[in-house]
Amino acid sequence: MEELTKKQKAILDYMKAHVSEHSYWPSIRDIQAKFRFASTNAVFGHLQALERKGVLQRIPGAARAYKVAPEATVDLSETVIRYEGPDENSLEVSNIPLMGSIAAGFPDYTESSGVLASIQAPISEGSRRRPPQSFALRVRGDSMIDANINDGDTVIIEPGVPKHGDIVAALIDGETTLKRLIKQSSKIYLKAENKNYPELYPANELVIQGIAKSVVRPI
Amino acid sequence: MEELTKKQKAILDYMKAHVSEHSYWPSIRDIQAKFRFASTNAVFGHLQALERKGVLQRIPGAARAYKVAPEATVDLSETVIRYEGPDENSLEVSNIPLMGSIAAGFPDYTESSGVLASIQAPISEGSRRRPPQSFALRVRGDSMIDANINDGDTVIIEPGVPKHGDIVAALIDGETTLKRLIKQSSKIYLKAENKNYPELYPANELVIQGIAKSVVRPI
DNA sequence: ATTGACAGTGAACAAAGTTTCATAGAACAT
DNA sequence: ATGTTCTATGAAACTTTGTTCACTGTCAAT
Repeated sequence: MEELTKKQKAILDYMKAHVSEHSYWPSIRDIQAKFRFASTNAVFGHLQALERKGVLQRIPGAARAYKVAPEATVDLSETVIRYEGPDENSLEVSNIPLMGSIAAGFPDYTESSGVLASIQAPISEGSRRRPPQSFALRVRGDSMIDANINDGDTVIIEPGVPKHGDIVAALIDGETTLKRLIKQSSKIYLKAENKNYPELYPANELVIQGIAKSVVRPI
Repeated sequence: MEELTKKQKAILDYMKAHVSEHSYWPSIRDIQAKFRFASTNAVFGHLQALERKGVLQRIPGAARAYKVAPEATVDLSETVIRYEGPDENSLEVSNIPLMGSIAAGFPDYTESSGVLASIQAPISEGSRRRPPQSFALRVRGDSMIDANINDGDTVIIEPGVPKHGDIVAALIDGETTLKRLIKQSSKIYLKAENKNYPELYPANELVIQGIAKSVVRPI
């Protein structure tokens, strides 16, 4: 995953802040004014870049309509293995949005079965401590069946810094995939839990969307 | 606060649901399509009414830009369970409360920690259809392991009339147990899904709390 | 030197979206 | 009977907004 440039990150941050403050997205011209661009096309280019890098989705033709990837860019070289787990005694199944299908790359709610629906929470940083913004992803495919996560299941993802051995939702080539995170001699790998797919995916730069905390399986 | 008419409330609910699902507001034409209006002006009038009644704020001229009054605010960090009933236009929301723990084990596996929390009241009492009052129960014991429901899992229960083969939460001797419901020649049995346990519990009088719809398993 | 990615200007277009105008039936209270 | 409010149609005007095209400059790597 490519890194965001400073300006791209600034624009993305501004957009998120705008949503947080106003409850609706800024227009391209709003962004233009904010950053003192002389042309809307400057913004346009940045938005294209943000979309290409997988952190923003635009809805073509629609005004003030965006989705942001529920990601937290994690620098895995930092060894901050601190995790505040969810309160084990109070599992709240209610506060979990279904973000979409996990191989689909982007939140898309068309297939929501009506069991859990959906919120994409605009990420508002800068606020003080807040609970981790969990979300749910529907699993497609069989790459994790040895971890007892099957096609059609829904996994609950929590943002956070993953440890070795955690099952994580990671953005690979713009697609969200579910893999086990392997740290081996200062290298990072992603591993499918299916003996038919034995390979490790080397991963230098990763966008971790979060750590899989639980599986929801329809009966 | 003036009362909202049914249609006004439906439109407001739809807008909130749209934000929840897509992370951006619907356009007037989106609403028009949803409610099958022949004119955008129908929507326009409703939006004016919503604004006059103080539950919605429009940003004049701006596309897909609204704010909702605090009473009508959708907490974007909170998720809703959506029930899609026959009335498409009135969306109901409710949360799933965690009711307590359930005994999936043998009858002598009793350690009643069965303090059940109170169920949440239905949200919109004025409507005809009410959403099923789902709730969650933590599983204790191993009587359902052959159905892949294990100790520590959480099951989502929905009230309703169970069919043959459904896994139900039933009250037996004052304790909630999880069993598969078997209807055999006009008789009713409850069956543990563990081959080490006796197969059938005859049940003449049953209190069914609901049908297990999904399992949540921590990773 | 040249290529290619990145960042930007400036102008213009077309679609999307909001708003206004004219009109009308139904329900309801005066 | 009569006016008012609510709801709705249908068409049109108008603004906002996303998108495209042509062009310029910078910086780093080939």
